Amino acid sequence: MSLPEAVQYLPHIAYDSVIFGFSGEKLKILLMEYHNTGWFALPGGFVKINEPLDEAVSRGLRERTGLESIYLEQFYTFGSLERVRPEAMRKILQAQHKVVPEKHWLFERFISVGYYALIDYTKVEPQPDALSDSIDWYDVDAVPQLLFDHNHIVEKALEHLRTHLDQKLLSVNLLPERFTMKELQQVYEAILGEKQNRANFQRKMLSLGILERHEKLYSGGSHKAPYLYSFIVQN
Amino acid sequence: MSLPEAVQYLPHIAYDSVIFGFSGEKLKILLMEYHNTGWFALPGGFVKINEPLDEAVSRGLRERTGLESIYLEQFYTFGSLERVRPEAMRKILQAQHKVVPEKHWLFERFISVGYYALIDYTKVEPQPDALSDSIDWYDVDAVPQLLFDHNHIVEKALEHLRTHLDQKLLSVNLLPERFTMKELQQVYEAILGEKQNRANFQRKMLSLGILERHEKLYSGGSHKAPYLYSFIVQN
DNA sequence: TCAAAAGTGTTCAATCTACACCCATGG
DNA sequence: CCATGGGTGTAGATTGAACACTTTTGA
Repeated sequence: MSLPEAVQYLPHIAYDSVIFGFSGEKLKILLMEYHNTGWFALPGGFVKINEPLDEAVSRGLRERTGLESIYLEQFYTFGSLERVRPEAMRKILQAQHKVVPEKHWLFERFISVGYYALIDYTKVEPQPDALSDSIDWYDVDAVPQLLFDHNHIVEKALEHLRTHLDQKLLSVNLLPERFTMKELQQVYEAILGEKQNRANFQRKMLSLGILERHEKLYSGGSHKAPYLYSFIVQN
Repeated sequence: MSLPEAVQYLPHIAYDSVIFGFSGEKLKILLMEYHNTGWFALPGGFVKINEPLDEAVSRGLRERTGLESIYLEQFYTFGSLERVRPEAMRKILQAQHKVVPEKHWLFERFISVGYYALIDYTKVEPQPDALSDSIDWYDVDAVPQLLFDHNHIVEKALEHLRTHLDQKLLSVNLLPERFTMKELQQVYEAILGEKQNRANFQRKMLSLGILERHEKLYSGGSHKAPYLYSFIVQN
């Protein structure tokens, strides 16, 4: 894998993605660690000259997670000057390549479009890219210090996710195709960061009319078997 | 006024602004008409090399409306390929300048960040820029056909404005400093596109705790004088 | 037959909606 | 003293939160 070439990308434009996954208990996000620096950052990328923005983000996610057709939502575009940190970028390149030119397109200012994704944690084997030596899951309530304004970006993503949770059936990709009501509730609780009342949660979800009920799941537990549900995919 | 020079702006990045105003009855937006083409478009602009994105948009608005410190909200970033319409841009330049070079930075692809603003309709004398020969108010429910994807951008802005109306005290800049409850209600009705119940609207607004009541306004009408209100500006 | 988890019912309070009523004002 | 618009009161419906009760399952 080689470094990205300037010529094929739109200059000054990047995207950063906050990739949420659900472990069965906690909400997590994918973070990269750069070679030999101890620095963490969000996975991001650049947009090709003749590539739609949305497609660029999908491509990046595909490369890093191997997943096709995942839920993606754009939430904000970051364009302040505090974002500009050429020295940091220089150190990242230096940590990997002995010779770094005085000028490099990665040292320029970038305006970055923020996206978040919701994916099935269990289906992913995260792939590091050329600049990072590891990529891994971290609890959203224990995110380390990140480069640039990436902590701020994570905050904004979480806020957006929380306030739009009901309207869209966001949880689609955080769970397997079929799931129990308890699992769905755990997803909500992990995202909102607070316990929900079981009985009321069930009623509320069913009243939304977005769930289809299937046969019961005999879990082997010594208790009543729960129904399985799936989301009704509309148009 | 001269054409924008490529060198001072970030390439491939633009913003488009949907500027809402309230006439006392209807919600309106500002649209530009290009010289000798009959084409309409949203007012937009570019970001200088060392300028924060937000500041670039404020600057553009200041130049076009003369207003300082107005409510601005970023709502979406548009990056599809359907946006790219070099022929249209060429015609716009041709309509004004006899000689147009084969290549020009304005013919390149742009990713555009959408913002909307809420301003006091009565305080503005819209200023056309170098490319447009007029800029004027149009009813939101009678927007003409616009260039590029600008009709789509207006749709998105309206949708965002409607769904976030309660949370933020958005109406701040659509009305004069002090206003009656009836005026505020008219703003809401114009934005939401539906009548509100007078009594309940009053209670709801007061319960939000964001309004300060002032002395009564003796309007001269033969009826009870209404109170004046202003928004309480917090932190 | 017991414990645990799932599904459903019930109650009470808070909120929303519609409409009624009274008040201030100028003609 | 009447018409008009503004402010507040109230009954009924709707929604939401808390908690109780019943059912199913394997041990």
